[in-house]
Amino acid sequence: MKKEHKECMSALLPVRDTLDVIGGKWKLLILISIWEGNKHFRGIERSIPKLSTKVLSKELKDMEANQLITRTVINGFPVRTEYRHTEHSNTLKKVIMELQNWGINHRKKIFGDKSEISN
Amino acid sequence: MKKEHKECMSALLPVRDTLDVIGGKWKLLILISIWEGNKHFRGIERSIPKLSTKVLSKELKDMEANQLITRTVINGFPVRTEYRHTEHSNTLKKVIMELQNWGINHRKKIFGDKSEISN
DNA sequence: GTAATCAGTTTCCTTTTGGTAACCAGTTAC
DNA sequence: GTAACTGGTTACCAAAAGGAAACTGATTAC
Repeated sequence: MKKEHKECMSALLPVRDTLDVIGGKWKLLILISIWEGNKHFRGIERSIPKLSTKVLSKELKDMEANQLITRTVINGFPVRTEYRHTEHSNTLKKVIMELQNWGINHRKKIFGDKSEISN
Repeated sequence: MKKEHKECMSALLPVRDTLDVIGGKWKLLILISIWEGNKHFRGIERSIPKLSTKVLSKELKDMEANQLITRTVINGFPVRTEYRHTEHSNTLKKVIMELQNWGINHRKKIFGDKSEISN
């Protein structure tokens, strides 16, 4: 029993790392926008309603530091910046699917479980 | 390609649900403490350093609403409350393992990947 | 009466987060 | 020169989250 607990505890740091990367309101939305093909700052900004310039800027930096996206400056008129998703970001898709499946079942459990309401 | 995008978008709500349930600083720590066998408010509080009474109270309510734990009041001296994990909470273990695995690999990628530094 | 314990709640205050909008830099067009 | 577009940064203010400590209420013991 104590062993199980210690295994859980050792899971905590990596789990936190993952949640830092995909948690928050915007990170997944931004990643999806880039996966979808949006490459430029203003384009990404416009594709996500209610997302402000300031927050997008911060999130993109975080995501670049986490190697989920790359940032390339292209000189020309006007200077453009290209954001692209990385191979590493693709490894998130499996995690996202797991989170999605649990979320769907959880919602059923919380809202759709009629067997418990038969009082 | 547009299909892939729409699939991602439909994943968003369930993923958010899941992140709401396990995200944040304390929820997993509290769940682990209860999995470990801590049953009482003060016991859980003492088992997690830096966790305040106020936040624990709020988190326990959230977790009860999400059916991850049950709360039972036991009259006696003094009145005691028992928190226990549910069967439903056990379904999180698989999700946590996935998050852990991705976190471990991610950390390797970010900090331990020497093959890229050979410039 | 006082004291102590459990399980929280409430209050006050600080820190963090987030939004809005102005602003800067570089370049092209007029 | 001005305007317009890009990709952001900075400053200011409001909302939300979080910590510390006091407080409630029930009960038992003295």
